[in-house]
This record gives sequence, C-alpha cells and structure tokens, in this order.
Amino acid sequence: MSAPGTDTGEPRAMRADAVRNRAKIVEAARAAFSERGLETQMEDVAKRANVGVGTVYRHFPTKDALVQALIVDKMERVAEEARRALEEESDPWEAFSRVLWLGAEHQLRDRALAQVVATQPQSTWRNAAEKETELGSRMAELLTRAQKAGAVRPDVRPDDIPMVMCGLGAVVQNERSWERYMRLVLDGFRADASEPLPD
Amino acid sequence: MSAPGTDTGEPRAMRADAVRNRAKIVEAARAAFSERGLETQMEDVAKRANVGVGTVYRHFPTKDALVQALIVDKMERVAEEARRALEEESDPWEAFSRVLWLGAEHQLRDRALAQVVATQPQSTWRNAAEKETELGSRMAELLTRAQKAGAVRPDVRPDDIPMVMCGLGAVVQNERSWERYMRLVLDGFRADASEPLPD
DNA sequence: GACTATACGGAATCTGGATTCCGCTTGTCA
DNA sequence: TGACAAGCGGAATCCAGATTCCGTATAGTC
Repeated sequence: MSAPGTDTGEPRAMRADAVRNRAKIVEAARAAFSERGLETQMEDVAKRANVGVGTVYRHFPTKDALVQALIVDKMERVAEEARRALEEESDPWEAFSRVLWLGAEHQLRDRALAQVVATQPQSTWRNAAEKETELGSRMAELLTRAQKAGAVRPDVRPDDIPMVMCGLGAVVQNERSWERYMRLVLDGFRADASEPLPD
Repeated sequence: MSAPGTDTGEPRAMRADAVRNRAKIVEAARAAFSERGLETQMEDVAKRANVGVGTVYRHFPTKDALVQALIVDKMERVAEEARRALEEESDPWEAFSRVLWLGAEHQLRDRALAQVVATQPQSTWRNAAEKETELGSRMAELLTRAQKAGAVRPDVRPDDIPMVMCGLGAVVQNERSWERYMRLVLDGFRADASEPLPD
C-alpha cells in the first residue's frame, strides 16, 4: 500500500501530516469496507478517520480508486500466503486446499472483498495474477502439484479457482454455512468424476 | 402472475386497457430485466412497453415490487419443473440433477434472477419454498430420493441447494464456464467424501 | 519568525434514478 | 350518447451519495 512520497520516489515527498492522514484513511477504510461492504460511504470513511471528506478525496480520487487499493492490498496478502504454501508445505493437497481456505476466510472477514470477487472476479483476479503479485501462477503451481500427486482430478483448470471463489463470494455474504460450500467444492475437485468437466 | 381484476376476484375488475397494459409491462419488464439485470430503469421498462412511467407505477408501486413479481413468477416455474421431475423421472439422480441444471439455465437467461439469487438467496428461496409453490419440499424430496438411491452423499442437506444456487448466481454472471461450476458442485454432491460436511 | 506550497474541512454542488403529481384520455355503464 | 371513474403520459420533484471548491490552517524552509 505504498503511496507517492511514502517511499523514496521522485515526486516531492508528502508532508508529514499528509502521510499520517493517509494511513488513518486507509485504516478507516479497511475497517469500514470490511464491515459494511461497498455500501460504505465516503463520509463514513472520513468520519472514522477523523478527517474531512475532502482529505479522503485528495488521497484517493474516487471511491472506486479507494476500494481498488484495498482490494489490491488484500490480494497481495493472499498471494503471499500462496507463496508461503508453495515453499513450506509438504503435502500438495494440504498446501492447495489451505490457500483456498485462507482465501475464503479473507472473504468472510471482508464484506467488500466478497462483493467485489463475486461481482468482478475476472478483473480482480487478473490484477492480482498479472502484476508483481504472482497469485495466478502460484495457484496454478499449487494446483498442478496437487494433480500430480493424484489428489485433484486432472480436468480441473487454473481458471476454475477464481470461478469457485467467485461463487464463494456470494455464498459468504448470505449463507451461514459457507464452510459446507467450501467442503463441497473441494470434494468436487477431488472426486474421481463420472465424466470429465465440460469445455 | 395474476393481477387484481384479471381473475374473478372481488375488487371491481380492471378496465380492459389496464389489463392490456399490465400485460405489456410485465412482458417488457421480463425482457428488460432478463437482459440488463437489476440496473434496468423503470423508464426502460416503460419505453419497451410503449407506456408512460406513471402507468408502470400504477401497476407496481415500486421497482422492487416489480422485480419481486418477476422473481416469484420464475420460481413458480422452477417449482413446476420440480413437480414434474418428481413424478415423471425414474432415476433419482437424473431427476435431482436435472432440476438443478434447469435452475441454472434460468439464471443464465435471466440476469436479474441471477443477481437476486446471488444477493438474497434466503428470502428468494423462502418465498418460493413456503407459499403455494412447494419448491422447498419438492427439492428436499428429490434430494432424499437421490440419497436413498445412494447417488448423493448422505450428509448433503436441503439447505445446501439454495446455497449452491446462490454461488451459481455469481458465477453465471461473470464466468464463461458456469457449466464447469455446476459439474464440480454436482460431483461434490456425489463424492464419497473423506470427511462428512461440517455443521 | 515569516513565507509559501501543501493540506485540510466540510458546506455546496451535481447526478442518476426512483417516485410523485396532475391535467388530459378513454373505457364503461345507464 | 353523456357522465364520470379509472387510467394514462411524462414533466417535475425528491433523494441519496459522490465529488468539487475554496477559505483556512500548518509543515517545511530560510
């Protein structure tokens, strides 16, 4: 969540109070959007941060930009978890499924994240999969390993991951038993299916 | 989709033109909401129906009421399909999964339906499950039969159905490969799981 | 301590829709 | 066919929020 001036970039460094405020805003936004989701209003964020709306807007040009920043940040954390699983874990299935469970928990704790993932999984995933964050390829690797180990059916594709997470986004927001959803899907990944998946 | 006056109810029958207009509105709304989803504007509906906005509002007090009416109508059709499957089909698994596939297709063809199911599965399902429409109990019966036949794992519960349909609602709107989602989930239903589902 | 570029606060403004209102039409019924 | 209630059209109104603006405050600099 670096900001112009926070780091040692070229643009003249931000004023100390601006840096402080930006941090307060980000933190307030994180809390507000996690709890209330996208319906959170810019004024809510401002109030939580003890700042005027104008200040929020100086740091983030639009509500969407603010949300995007929060999402990117979250996805980076997930990517980090994926990286860790990739090196630490021994059992391929454990590693693969653990990251998915972690992702689910992120959605559970962050209403806005769930809404965005359920609504625009494509862009969310791409952003996280392409840039520095290698989420896409890491998950693909975890999947491949699990498949090679025979833990996941061979016709599952990397694309299926954002797909089930998208469904989860909707489930998490409405159903008490999102864990059953996860279990069901993960079991679907393992099932020695009667027929291979379509497409 | 009966309306006061359309049937032989007590309230003084609607004027002929009103009946005609209501039909045009419902049809226009069905088309518009199916295509564009909830973002459809009341004016859009009015235009499609060759009617003024005011007329739309005389028939449906709010946008939400209009949407609700369309959804209820859809759910009744699904309930009807469930009823048919319940009596016609021989193979329990076929019957059960067929209705789910049909439900998926409804969501695929009706953007608003998918949005509502993904967003408020509880109320949508309840409405359809309680009232005249016995969707809930019919699906439960189809599920039970499939379980007795050994086609579906015993720890799947009736509640899991709206849950996966909720996830599907999100998937259908964003992912090209919703069929893979369905396959995966249905396979999850059949899987002889390593562990029983939580809860 | 004075000066100025940055930041700040938050009232005022703008917008996209939903919903309302009311003068004008048109069925319906005697 | 005339009276009038039921309906109609669509401009005007409302509203919730996002976004802008500008007078004021303050960190950074000499």
